[in-house]
Parts: sequence; C-alpha cells; structure tokens
Amino acid sequence: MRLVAGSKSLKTLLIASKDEPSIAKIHALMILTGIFGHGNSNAKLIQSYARLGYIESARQVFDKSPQCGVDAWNAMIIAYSRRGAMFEALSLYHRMASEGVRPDSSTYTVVLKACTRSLDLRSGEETWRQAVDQGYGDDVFVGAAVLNLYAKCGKMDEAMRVFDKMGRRDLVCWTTMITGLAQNGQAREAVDIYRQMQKKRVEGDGVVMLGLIQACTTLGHSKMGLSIHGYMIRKDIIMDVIVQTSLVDMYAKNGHLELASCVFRKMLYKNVISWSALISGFAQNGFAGNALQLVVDMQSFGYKPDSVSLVSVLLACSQVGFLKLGKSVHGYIVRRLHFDCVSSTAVIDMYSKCGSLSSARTVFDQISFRDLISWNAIIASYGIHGSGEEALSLFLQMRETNVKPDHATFASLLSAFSHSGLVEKGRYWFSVMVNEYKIQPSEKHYACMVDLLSRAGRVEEAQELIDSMITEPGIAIWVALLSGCLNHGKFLIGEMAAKKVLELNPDDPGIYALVSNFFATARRWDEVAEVRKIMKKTGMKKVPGYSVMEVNGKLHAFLMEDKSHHQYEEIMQVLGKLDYEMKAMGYVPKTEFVLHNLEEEVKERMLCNHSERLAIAFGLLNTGPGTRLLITKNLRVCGDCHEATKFITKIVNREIVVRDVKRFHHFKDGVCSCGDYW
DNA sequence: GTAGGGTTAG
Repeated sequence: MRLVAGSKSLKTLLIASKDEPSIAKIHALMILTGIFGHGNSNAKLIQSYARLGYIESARQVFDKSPQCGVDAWNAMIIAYSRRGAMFEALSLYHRMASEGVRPDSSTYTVVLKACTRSLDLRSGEETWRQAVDQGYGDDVFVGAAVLNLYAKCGKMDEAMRVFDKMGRRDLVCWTTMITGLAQNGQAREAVDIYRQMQKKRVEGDGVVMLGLIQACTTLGHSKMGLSIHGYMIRKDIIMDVIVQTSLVDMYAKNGHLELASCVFRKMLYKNVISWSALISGFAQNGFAGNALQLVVDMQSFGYKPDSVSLVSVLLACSQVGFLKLGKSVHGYIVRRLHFDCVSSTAVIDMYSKCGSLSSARTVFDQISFRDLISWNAIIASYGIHGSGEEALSLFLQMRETNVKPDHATFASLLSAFSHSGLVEKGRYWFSVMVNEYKIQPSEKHYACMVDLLSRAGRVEEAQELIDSMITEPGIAIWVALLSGCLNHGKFLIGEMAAKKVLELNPDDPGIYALVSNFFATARRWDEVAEVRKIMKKTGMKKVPGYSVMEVNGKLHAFLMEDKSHHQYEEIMQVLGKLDYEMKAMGYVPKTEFVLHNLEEEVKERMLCNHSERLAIAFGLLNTGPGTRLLITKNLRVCGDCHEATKFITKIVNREIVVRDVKRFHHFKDGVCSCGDYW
C-alpha cells in the first residue's frame, strides 16, 4: 500500500471507511505520518468511529489525544448523545470548562439536543443560560435546539416566549414551533404560526408540511389535509417516506381509508412504519379484517411486523374477539420483541375484550412498569366485565402509587359503577374527582353518571344532575337518560329526552334506532314513522348488526337473518328447537325490541334471527358439549336476546359470553353477570 | 458545518 501523505486525502478515506479495521489502519497512518494530533484530525477519527457505532474506540482516540480541540469534544458529546448515553454526554460538557476549552455554538446545540433526548429540562435550561451568557443567545442553531427542548418537554408557553424574542428565525425555528404546537395538542396555534411564517415569505419544506399534516390529523381536518397534499404536489415539495407516511396516517385517522391506501400504494419506498400507519388506520376504524390481511401482505413483501404493528393487530383482535390470534401475538412479542409498557397494555386490553379477564390481570400483575394508561386499561377491563368492586379496589391500589388518576381513569371507574349498579359509590367518587382531584367533570363523566342513575331507574335524579350542569348537555347525556327511560318505562321524561336527542341532529343511526325503539316501546307508531322518515331523508341506514365467533382458530361472522351460511338450515333447526323449549320454560318474546310496526308473529321471527342467536346456534353445533361460547357483537345486545340467552344457558348447560359494544355479559345457569343492568 | 426541526402503537 502506498503511503498517502496529505491529511485531506486521509480524511476522505475516513469518510469512505465502512468498518473498524479500515478506520484503525487510517488511524495508524495518521500516527505514522505525524498528522494525528494536528488540527482536527482526532475529531475526524472520533466521528468516523462513532458513525459506525464504535464508541469505545472513539473514546480511546479522545483520551489518547495530546490535546483536544472543541471539535473533538463536540464529536465525542454527539457520539454519546446519539447512543443515548446522556450522563456521559453531559459530564463531558461539564469537564470542558475545567480543561479550559470554550464551548462553541455546536457544543451548546448538541448538549441541548442531548437534554431534549432525555427530557432533562433542568440541565437544558441551565445549558441555555450558559449559551446566552457566552453570547450565543441569537444563534439560530442554539435557538432552534432550545425551542425543541421546550416543545418536547411539553412547555409550549416557554417555547413561545423564546420564539417571540428571537431576533433571527430560520426555517427550522419556524418548523420546531409548528411541529411542537401540533404535537402538544395546540393544532390551531400551529396553523396560526404557519400563517405568520407565510407572511414573512419563508418558504416551507416537507418537514413544515409534516407538522401541518399532524395538526390536521388531530383536528380531524381532512379538507385542510387535502389542500396541503395538493400544495406539496403543485410546489414540487419533495415527499419522502416520512412525509408520505404522515399523509397515510392523516387520511387513515380521519377515516378516509381509500385515500390512505391510495397514497400508500403510490409510495416508491415503504418501511415498517408506513405499513404500521396504514394497518393501525384500518384497525382503529374498526376494519379488523383488513388490518389483519395487511399484516399478511406486509410479510409477503418482506417486512417483519414489529411491536408497533403488532399492537394494531392486538387492537384488531380485541375488536372481533380473536383470542387465539391475540394470544399468539402476545407470545411472539414476549419471545421475540420488546414487551414494553405500550404493548403490554394492548395485550391487557386484548385479553379483557376477548373475554379472558383473568389473563388480563395476570399480565397486569407481571409487568414491571405501569403507567397511567396501564392502570386505566385494567380498571376499564373490570368495568366492562361488570366487576365494579374490583375496579374500585384497583383504583385504590393505584392511589398508593405515584401514578395520578386522570379524567379517563374516572370515566372508566364511573362506568364500572354504572355497569355494576353501584349508584352510591358512583355518587361518592364523582364528588371525590371534583373536590379532591380538581378534575372538572367532562361531558363523558356526566354521561356516565346519568347512565348510572338512569340504568338504576333513578331517572329523576339523573335529570336533576343534568339540570345542575353549567355547560349545555350534549347528545351522549340525553342518550343515556333516554336508554334509562326506555329500560324502566319512564315515558314522560323519556319523551323529553327523545326530543332533545332529535334536536341535536345525531349522525349516528344507532341513536335513531334507540329513539325509534323508545317510541316503539311506548307504542307511539306515528313517532316511530317520523324517526324513520328523518333517517331516510338524511340517507342514514341502521348499522347492520353482526356477531363474530371464533371456532377452531377461525372467525365466523353472522349478520341478522344471514341465510348465506353453509350451515343455515341446521342453525335454524337448533334455534327452532331451543325456541320450543324456552317457551315451555316460560320465555315470552319481547317483541318491543323490533323497530318496525309489524305483525307480532313476524316480529318474533325477526327476533330469533338476530345475529347473536345465529352465532349461539352455530357455536352449539360446532363445539363440544360444555365448551364456553364467546360472541362479539358490534351493537348493544337487544333485550329479547338477553332474556333468551339466559334460558339457553339453562337448556344446554353451557356458559355463554356475549361482548356487546358496551360491556360483557357472562350468561350461566339462567343468569347474566350484568344483573340485567346494561 | 453528516449542529438544530420529522413518520407508526396502548
């Protein structure tokens, strides 16, 4: 090998080197030629070692250098910071002063970055003060770094204060503000800053657009998202994989799954994150089947699902009650990936929604770190299974920890009380939430309380609570009151609630179905017709009810009156036989749960064709005697099916678990765990 | 000036 003398060419070689031995060779050459120790050659060596992850070798160069310039110190600090070794990065920075090396703009920038990575606000602010002292207060790089520190620590007020005082702002400073606001739930303010930026004639790039897209995602503002997308195309702004992924995410989260898929298909370079964005979009919008299919597709394209994409799979499993798949995903994450706080919470949620409350609890008890959301998940689990007492006991355990309950914790707790009919406990903890925790009750909390009271038949008290509200009660509250009135035959208050509901122009067909059910129960057929007319006019159709059941690791879905099933004849035979036996035991069909004004006999037929009945019959046909059946329904279970299922458990001597959109019903020996509160 | 701003999940 010919000796390469020039320091410049050695540095070029350094940049090209791909492994430790080749850097070491150049390192040796530098020592031989006497270049090492001059200029910033040691800084370049440190950078090269660090770039490939050889941080110990980098440190050796640093320690063995006769003297280190600021570049070498900076390179070493960056190396530690990138590796996540914040303590080493900071202690090097603190050592600089005693070794007589003056930090430069880069030093402050990278140290601030290190503090941001570890969310160390105190050290960050101290570094920022020192930077200002040393005359770097107007440096845009240092400025952007401190803005980002505040943004990542959730201190947007502080960021804004610094931003307002900045003499010079470049694109990165603007972007940091826009992204920071968007990620801290201040999406409108993010858009305001962008408008200011436009006024100053600063041209945005893809990263700015990404911040705006995130703002649209949280605002649910698909129109603006669409126009940003169009703007990028018109202005030829480069959309890399990150920007494109954020578009997929934005469209998917706003429910425009066709647009999301369209952007996704056109992406030339995809990665696991882009796949995950699309998968979670489908899962979150309730398209569990599509989400699961996408995971299969992803693998056939050579992408391995990671814990993030698997969390979406778990969500999909939760939605359809696919316990078998959920279990294997759980096993896979534990064995092969990182079972962190997020994935363990998703697993807890999956087990609980797939009917295995005890497995959910086991996972919860085993995990080493529990944050607010893990606690909320386990409390909510007991709630939907109707164990209000156990939900409360977990809440009391949570109070012993450092994790502070939030509005969602109380929403789950109150709803747990509601499902268990624990009215007094609900009243008590509602007041604790307000008085001790100073949590302003939201619409959701009021809805829970109204639900709790009116489920228990105390609709007058519920109405009093509504009257005490400072804010205008929203639709969820009137709906809760109305369902209570429907279940307890309180037609006077019910009528008032029904009118309020209709005034608020709900866009959910399920709500119209409830109003219509209410009037049907009151035998007010004119009003029923009126509601149906509104539904027709606004082009709304009742969401078709369906039930899903897993048998032998495969999912089977049933729609109401589903004749397409290959076992339809056998299913009808089973139902006919059950119907006969049920009636002999005293079962009377509750035909008031049918929407239409039809002949009694037709109504009865429609009832026994409800999707959950078909699923039960299918389960009885295809599983061994004594096997527990788990059925997942997309709507609330109807009152008649609820009654019938109780009879069926007695006849066939089986446990039947039905999960509806609100909670679990464990039917056994003619009784339901909900105690007929639901 | 490979120093600062960026993607998915409970």
